[in-house]
Amino acid sequence: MYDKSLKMTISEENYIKVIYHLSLVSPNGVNTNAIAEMLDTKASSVSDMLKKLSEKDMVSYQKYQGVTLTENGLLCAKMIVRKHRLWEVFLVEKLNFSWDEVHEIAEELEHIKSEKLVDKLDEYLGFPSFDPHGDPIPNENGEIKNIEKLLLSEAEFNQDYICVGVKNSSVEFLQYLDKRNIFLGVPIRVISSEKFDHSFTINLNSEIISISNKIAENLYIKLR
Amino acid sequence: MYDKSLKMTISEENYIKVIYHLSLVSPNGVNTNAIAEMLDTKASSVSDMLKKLSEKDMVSYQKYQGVTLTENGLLCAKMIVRKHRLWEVFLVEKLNFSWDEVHEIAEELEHIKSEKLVDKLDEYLGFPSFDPHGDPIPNENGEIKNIEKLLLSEAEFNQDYICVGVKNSSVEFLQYLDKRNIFLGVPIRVISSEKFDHSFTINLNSEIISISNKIAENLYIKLR
DNA sequence: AATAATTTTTAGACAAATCTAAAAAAAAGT
DNA sequence: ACTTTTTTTTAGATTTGTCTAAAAATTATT
Repeated sequence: MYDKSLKMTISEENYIKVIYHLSLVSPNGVNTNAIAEMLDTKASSVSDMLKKLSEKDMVSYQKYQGVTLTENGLLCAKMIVRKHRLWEVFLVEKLNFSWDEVHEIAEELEHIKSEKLVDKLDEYLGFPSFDPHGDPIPNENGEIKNIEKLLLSEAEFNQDYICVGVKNSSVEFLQYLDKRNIFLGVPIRVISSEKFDHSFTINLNSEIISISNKIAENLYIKLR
Repeated sequence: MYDKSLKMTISEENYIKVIYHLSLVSPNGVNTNAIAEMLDTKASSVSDMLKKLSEKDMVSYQKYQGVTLTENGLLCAKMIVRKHRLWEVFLVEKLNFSWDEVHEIAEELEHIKSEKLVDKLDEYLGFPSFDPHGDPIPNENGEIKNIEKLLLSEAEFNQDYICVGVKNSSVEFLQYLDKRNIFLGVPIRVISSEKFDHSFTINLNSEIISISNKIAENLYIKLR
């Protein structure tokens, strides 16, 4: 467990979380500007905060060289992500929110401190491994169960897949998926693709429909 | 509904909440020092904040004259109390926390903004009227259902009562009540009182026990 | 390799919420 | 009614997290 005596502010936690998400794409160091953009703030503010997080041993930071999470920072980030995703499950499964409504609320709930609360919530929800968008939920030790998933745009033709996640979880995309009757767990089979616009014709739950390339590049599927 | 466009900081909400609780005892104006003590801060900080809250039309404040909540402030306070108490019910009823553990966590949860979340939580919990300590939960309009309760120390002898609340909800008191098998809903009949130390002999759930005056002055009961 | 463009950091300022110390007002005691 | 005490407010400083503008370092371009 990381050093819990170091109490993190909400702002610090948000930085750690953003660095974590960016690290998954840029494991060799996250750029100041990228962090600033994600947090809707200025690069100068990020510089200041990185100095502070570095002193707390949450990030490893050399001026001008980008930043990576320390062991402390990584575990801290995973605990925030764990809380965020568990609360999302709670909101959808127990309070009947739809999957496009929960991110914003979970952004607040993820900063509630009590570790006992998180673990009891986890138990209450039946130790879920994935959140309502198909993203994995770290367990109490920060371990993440990953599945071999691929983008719908990379699927083989005439294979049986099921939808297991979304790459983009914006409200607009999720609501659009609702309209098209696309949800996690729905069976999908790719029938053909179109040279012209790279759209796809798919068999979705026994209905033949056409989906844009943009959709296909933001839907995760796995073999079933 | 009060002006929701006025976004309140957590600090402002904590002041409003404390002023609300103190107003119940001092309806003609709450003292600066009393607020400072409840919030574990200095009177000078309170003065500054009162100016700010007054500009936001949450309190009515004349220098040196004490402070009262405006209509806005009262509704805001009730919504915070509503959230606090609903989350306490959730923690006890759904996550199996004990009644002495929930106050601290609810202090954080009460600041989560989403109104939809509160109302859905309320529904999920079955629209409870009282929290785990017997305190009333304001409904979505801020209305509070009050019952005629009295302190055990004020009870008549040989009347049938049940325990309906605690006046003091400190961890120590609640844990002591657990040890003495005193909980909400338990039947109580006062048999006698002792001149010497003002202690009471009571029939608690068919057991004859003795309780101190301090306990009797912090337990609410009602006729059954 | 020199210059231009971009990225990042520093320096200085600001708002929010707090503090200490001192001043002002109100309340209490004689 | 006049002190004394208590309460409350003001003034000025501090911390956190932010900003703008300018300087410095890095990267890209010729």
